[in-house]
Amino acid sequence: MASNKEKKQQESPRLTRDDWLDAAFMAVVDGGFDQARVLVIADKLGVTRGSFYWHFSDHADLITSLLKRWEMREIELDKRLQADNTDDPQADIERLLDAALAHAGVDLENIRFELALRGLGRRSASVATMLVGIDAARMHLFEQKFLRLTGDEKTAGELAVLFYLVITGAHQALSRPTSPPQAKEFLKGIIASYLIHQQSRPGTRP
Amino acid sequence: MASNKEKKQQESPRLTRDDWLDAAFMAVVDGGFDQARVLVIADKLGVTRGSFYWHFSDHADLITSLLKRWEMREIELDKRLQADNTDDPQADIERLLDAALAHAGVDLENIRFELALRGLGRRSASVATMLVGIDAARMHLFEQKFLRLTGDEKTAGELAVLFYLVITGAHQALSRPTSPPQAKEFLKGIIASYLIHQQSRPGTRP
DNA sequence: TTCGATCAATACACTTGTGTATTGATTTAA
DNA sequence: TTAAATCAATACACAAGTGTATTGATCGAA
Repeated sequence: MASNKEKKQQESPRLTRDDWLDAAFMAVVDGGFDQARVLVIADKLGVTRGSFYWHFSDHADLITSLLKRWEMREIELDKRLQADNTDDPQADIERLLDAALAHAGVDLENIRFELALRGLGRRSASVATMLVGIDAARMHLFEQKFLRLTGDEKTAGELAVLFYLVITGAHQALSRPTSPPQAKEFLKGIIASYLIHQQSRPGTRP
Repeated sequence: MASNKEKKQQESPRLTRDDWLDAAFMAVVDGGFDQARVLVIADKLGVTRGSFYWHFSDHADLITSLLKRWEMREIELDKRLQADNTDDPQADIERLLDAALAHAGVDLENIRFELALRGLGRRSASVATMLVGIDAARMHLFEQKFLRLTGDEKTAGELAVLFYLVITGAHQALSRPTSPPQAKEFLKGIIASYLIHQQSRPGTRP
């Protein structure tokens, strides 16, 4: 078996820094950060490491760039979701749930990347700090959404915590290679039923 | 800096296979399976690799033994929890929640090990299969407990799913080095309030 | 067209990790 | 006490990974 240098090579023989980041992202998705080695990624891109050390100063440069890019995109996503409010708070949270599980359409890759990232955060203080920031932003987002639904700050806070836990758990469940395609809809149904539909604003109850 | 060969050495200069498994366990807890290297563990134990290759045939032997030991202990724990029924199903589930978060007292180590294991399961088919088995057993346990609480199979199944998701999410949250000590009680309170106390058997409602 | 800038390949030195074979030291039991 | 069994150290070969320095190829603009 030769190295898999088919796709990228013939369409654009020269690589950009972003091409390397994309390949590194997929390497993390497949094998975690420990498996995102320069040599392996180079082979996957169909080049030697000579290219890598032109685009990056060293391996740490690759990883930190990858993390920064992920963080920026997460912050962007958070902004979009923050602004995504209609006059139907229940539907808003359902879309939020959808985004949290489907993760803006890119699905499994992002979920697996984030799980690997949380693994890294368990042994890197700087990564842990970044994740704390991202989680705080998400938590704030959840609280706002649930406040519009329930009208009560305490309940909204508790539901936001539950929502966070449930989403994180669902990520684990959905990240398995054996996870069936309908699993996402199944989980969404249960989560929506217990955490969203049962929790409408007191005055709005039928 | 010399290698840290203080504790174990003076109290028992000869090592057993289990000593190596314990050290490997801690290595996984600290750095994941990719960091559980023979050389590193040997150094942590204060010996050279000469000892390792007497107790184990190779690195794979160490890992598979570690996984089998974990699996056996999980099955044992499942049996104990299965038999832990009183006439108060609500209290039973609260103890279950306690066990799931405190993980039989060993706490953080087990949680972090399992998270690392799930990471490994994302790239090893055999590990994934093992985890599917463990999860199925846990799911069955949850369903039984909730059936005793609600008396309704459908509701019990849904609550079991939610319970599984929430527990898994809580493991992520609690696995952080920065997670405060009171976090566990905080999460337990919210989970119990929404998933256990609100869901009593219809005929039993006050 | 040609010349500098950009990107990739190659060769080298170094580190870290595995695994084997052999030797050495300590228990344990006869 | 001695001899075998048990455990650990050492030395070697090998593979895989990083990083540097140099050379080679190709693209773009003057």
